[in-house]
Amino acid sequence: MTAHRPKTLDPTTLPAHFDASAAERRWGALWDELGVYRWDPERPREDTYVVDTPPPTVSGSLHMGHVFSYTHTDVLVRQRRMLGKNIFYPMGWDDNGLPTERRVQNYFHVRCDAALAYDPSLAVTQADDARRKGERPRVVSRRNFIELCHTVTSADERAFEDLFRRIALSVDWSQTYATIDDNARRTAQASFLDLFRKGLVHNPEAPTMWDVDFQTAVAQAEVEDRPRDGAFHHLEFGVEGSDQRFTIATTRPELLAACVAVTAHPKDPRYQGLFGRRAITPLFRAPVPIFPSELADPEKGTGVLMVCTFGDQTDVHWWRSEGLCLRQIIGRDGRLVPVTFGTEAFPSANPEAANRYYEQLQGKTVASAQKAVVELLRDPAGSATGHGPALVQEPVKLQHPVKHYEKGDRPLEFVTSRQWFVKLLPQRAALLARGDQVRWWPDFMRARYRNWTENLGQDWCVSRQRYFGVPIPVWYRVREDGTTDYNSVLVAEEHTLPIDPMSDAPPGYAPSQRGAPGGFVGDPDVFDTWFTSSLTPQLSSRWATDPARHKKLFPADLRPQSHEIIRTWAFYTLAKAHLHEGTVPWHNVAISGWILDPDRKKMSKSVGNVVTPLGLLDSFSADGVRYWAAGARLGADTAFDEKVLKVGKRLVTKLFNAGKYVLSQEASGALGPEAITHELDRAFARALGALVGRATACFEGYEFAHALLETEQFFWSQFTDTYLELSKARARGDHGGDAGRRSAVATLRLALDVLLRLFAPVLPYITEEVWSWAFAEEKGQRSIHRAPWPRAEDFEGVTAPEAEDSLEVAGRVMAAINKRKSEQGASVGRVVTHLELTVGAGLAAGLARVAEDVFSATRVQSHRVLVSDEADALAVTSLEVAPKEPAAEA
RNA sequence: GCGGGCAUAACUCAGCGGUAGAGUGCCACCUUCACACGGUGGAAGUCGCAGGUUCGAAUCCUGCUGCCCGCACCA
Repeated sequence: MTAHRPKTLDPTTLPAHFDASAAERRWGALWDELGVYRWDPERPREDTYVVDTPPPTVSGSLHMGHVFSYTHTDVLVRQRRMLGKNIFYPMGWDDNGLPTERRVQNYFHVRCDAALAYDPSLAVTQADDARRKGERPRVVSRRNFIELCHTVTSADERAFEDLFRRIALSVDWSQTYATIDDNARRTAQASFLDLFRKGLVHNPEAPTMWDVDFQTAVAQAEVEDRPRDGAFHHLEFGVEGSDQRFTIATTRPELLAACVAVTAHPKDPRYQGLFGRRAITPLFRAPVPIFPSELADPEKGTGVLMVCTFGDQTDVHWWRSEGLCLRQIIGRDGRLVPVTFGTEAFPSANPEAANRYYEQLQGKTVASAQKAVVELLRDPAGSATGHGPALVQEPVKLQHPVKHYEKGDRPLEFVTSRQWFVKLLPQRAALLARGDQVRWWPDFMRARYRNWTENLGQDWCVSRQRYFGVPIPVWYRVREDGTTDYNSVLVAEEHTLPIDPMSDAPPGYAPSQRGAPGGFVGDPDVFDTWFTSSLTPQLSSRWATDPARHKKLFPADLRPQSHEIIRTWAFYTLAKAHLHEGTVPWHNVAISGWILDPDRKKMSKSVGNVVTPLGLLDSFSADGVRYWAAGARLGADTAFDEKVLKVGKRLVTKLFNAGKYVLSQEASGALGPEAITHELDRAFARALGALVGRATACFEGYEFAHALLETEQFFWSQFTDTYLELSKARARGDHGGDAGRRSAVATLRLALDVLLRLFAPVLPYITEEVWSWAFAEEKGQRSIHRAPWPRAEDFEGVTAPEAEDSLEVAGRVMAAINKRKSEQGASVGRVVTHLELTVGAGLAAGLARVAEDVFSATRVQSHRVLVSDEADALAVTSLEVAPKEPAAEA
């Protein structure tokens, strides 16, 4: 660092109060101008610290949860930047997906049809209410729809960027991406092609979890259990060729027509005679096989159950393992599709009756079909056995967990359709190992990942029947008879990416061959948004287009995220890096907790307990808000408490005032560490050096909250309350001579310099403000955020104190005197004409080293120290205060 | 059912084997020349419960209770 002449401030040139919002504008502009947060592509990988920033969903609202977790990342990043790291801290926008689709549909009153051709001259405007009600939505092509999505999301992105800039995220704003931009589409499609070539994806026709409202397939990770009211319906089945009968229990009687088998536990004595025979279903009189299965629980229901295609995951399992037939009666819209009994697919002992019953069900939703079928089952004529109604007793109500799409309202159905899957099940062990190769902060979050990965039940379904997403870059050959051969997949060529198979033709085909016999059709589906989001490290590293850059930025160092998306974002990102490059995508995962409302409920939009950040930023300043966020440990859920913001704001003010005081102290000569010669100052410098060590260790362990706590405690109690008061008289020149004064001022400056840098990651604005008054010029570093993190070299040349406890002794004696003054109703500033102290011998010796500072700070004019036998004694035996001074003359 | 986290002063949180801590709030006092967005002092807790290990436990172990979360179950 270049040594400049110390600059002394004239405090009258500074404002009386800190104007936070003006400072926020001023320093934000300077950081941009100086490029303080810019990544330097020339520096080597080992100097670089790469962040895989979470791209926020831009169609969502801004809330304190964003401020909270993004501040955590920023604090870690800023400290590492000060350690000299070349920071790569990009920002992404997650605009791909359903939330944006919904917003665009409403905003422009449009619907998407992937089959339509792109209209380059399409012009739509925001739909007003009349049009919204009156007209049909305008149908637009997928490419047009995507363009509209861009229009809407670019406005949302600005709102997020404004907030993120205001809270001073030290993002390199020249490194931004969106999960639907060209690079993202190219990268996601390249990812698919790589998996395709490696044989890691396939597109079977298979039962898949399906949301009947959004009408799309969904993956296991997007499914959540919700408790739902249901009922056991006891239905009597017959046995083919006998008068035997048995009763199954089901919560889904509406699937009776889809019944393909009956099963019970092989050891269940009640059903021993049935295995290998065929059961006859009520109403539809379908003969279905009865087979034993270990998966049937004799304790549940009646111990015997019907297998349908498909009521749940276990049905899918049995369908596969037993080679059962497929009777899909639930359509993609969640209604019962038309079927005909008496056919090969739907056999019946009485087709006429079966069709008559089924006619009353088809076209109905699952819920109303259930009501209707229960009524039919009450009719004795529908019995499979002739023993009265098939519904043998009234339904027994129960509550049971039912799978729902996380964004949906109605239960998921299993619908057979052709979908693309990434084969993850064979990778389970490898993915568990990858999870152990990254460090989780806090470590217990690893258990969440392990839990999920161990229980992975399905391959990853990555195709979605939606519009605003990345198209799957494949076509299928059309046979000469005009039907599509989905097993004949034509994939895009890498150099043509990104492509849209609905408007681009596959290699070797002419656009005119679309849909023609011998031609091709494009896959109309898009990828699961996680298919793209799981590539965020590769999006920012430009994996698809810039191998040299990718090598410098991948794997990343830090993935910050929240814990509810460990099973999705963290899991899929690990999976992609593993499948593509056989590596981890990052070395560290930092998991932020949740913000809870004062009733300890999670803050969420749906609950309506969300606190929005903008008002709080106005009231408590960005630094104050950051102080609150940085005070929470990683992984710990924290109740939102405005009091903490208030404390942050107070800390900012105190720094402003302390800075003003320190920099306005004058002394002659050089003010480097070698000027620190006085015992009190040396002891203080020693304590400060110890603080630096502790704070640095905290940051190494991702414990920024603890580093802040330690720094704040030291600043407040050791620095402003103790050292600053004890050294005041000497800094003013009241005693100690030039050397004493110089020593005090040098210490004050060292303290301010070091403390500002320790606070800088958390409080970027106030620290920059105070830094700018003198240190920016003196140290030749215009921004504190590029200044080096405090270290041992800052203290080189300071001689060790004679006694380790000099600061503590001085502080204790000062406190004892102040306490006595307070008890006598005198102000701390009152002059003490005579003081008598009784102290232990050790303390007396210690006090002697700092006596002048202590008695000047407490304004003691004369004193006597009595030595007590008690080693640790410290008592003010008598204290006489001077009469109150008359008000200062004008 | 399996797994994880949390439980410390009225509130928000530190402490995680050696005599209970901070800030806020509360009470009293103090215009003290960086700061009343301040200062000084004070009151305030059988550290969820019950056992155990230890010379010594808020801290380690076991069990329990409460709150929160993940996974599974879903006939």
